[in-house]
Amino acid sequence: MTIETQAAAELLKAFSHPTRLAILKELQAGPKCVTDMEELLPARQANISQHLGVLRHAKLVDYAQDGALRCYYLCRPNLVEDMLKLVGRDEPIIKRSPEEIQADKERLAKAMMQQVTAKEKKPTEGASRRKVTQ
Amino acid sequence: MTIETQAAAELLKAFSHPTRLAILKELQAGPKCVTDMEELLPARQANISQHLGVLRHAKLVDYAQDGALRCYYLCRPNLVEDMLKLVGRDEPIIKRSPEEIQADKERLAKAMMQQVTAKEKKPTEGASRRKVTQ
DNA sequence: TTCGGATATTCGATTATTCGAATACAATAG
DNA sequence: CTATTGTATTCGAATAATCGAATATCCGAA
Repeated sequence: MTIETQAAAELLKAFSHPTRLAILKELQAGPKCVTDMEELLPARQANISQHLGVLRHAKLVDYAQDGALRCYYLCRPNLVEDMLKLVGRDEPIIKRSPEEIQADKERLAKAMMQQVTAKEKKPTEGASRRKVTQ
Repeated sequence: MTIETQAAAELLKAFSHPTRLAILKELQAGPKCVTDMEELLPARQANISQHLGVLRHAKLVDYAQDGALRCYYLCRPNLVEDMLKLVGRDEPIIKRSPEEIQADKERLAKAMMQQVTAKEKKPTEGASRRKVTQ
């Protein structure tokens, strides 16, 4: 489990709340302060502020102070845009047959075997000790 | 808060755990059964099974039964691939000055104003009534 | 049929997330 | 200064996520 994986999971956690997604969507249209968002979202001021804290911590938003107001904006707009696009997309869900899977596993096993024999001259017992149902 | 936003947040929640990300990464290389993953991940069998349950519920993986084994595979491989790429990417974090933000808000306000005056005859109720800080 | 290996589920304890209420803080006007 | 408005933080309760241990199930072999 690498550090990058942990970081990626944390980033995704910041995204994975409906109110936070809604905030990000609003900010795509332009910078807004908390009061603006209060009118646009079904959430109270404190709660919006809390979610903004999470987004700020994840470095997805930042703010510029304008008098008493804090104008929030996306500080990684492309990441946010691509993420919102991605989760909105609907890829057809594929169903694979046991035979396809089997073929895939064999192909993978063969590739591994080749890699092993290329390095060492000894054809070692590979990763999958599965018997092949033919 | 739309239904799609809720669905998107749920999907993201399924992604947002390091072990689940690691599972998805492993499955990118090819189908695997739980025992295979046990060797590759720092997690116990029951826990991996639990995470696979979450991923299955999110329609990110499915399995094909092969005897006593269940061969798991990605059932939306492109979504997974793009997601893993996206969270791995590092976009530079931008910092915007109050002046830029101000300009942006004015531009947005102007666009809204124009939209309103253009529709003047059709009272399609709905937009915001925010005052613009000048 | 029983056995053993592979996987799933249930249970309970621990920790994390979420929300509203209340409060604190910060900037500006008067 | 005080009052007001905008925003953040703290606190506590409710809910949800997470994990390991134990157990259940499912399948193929003997």
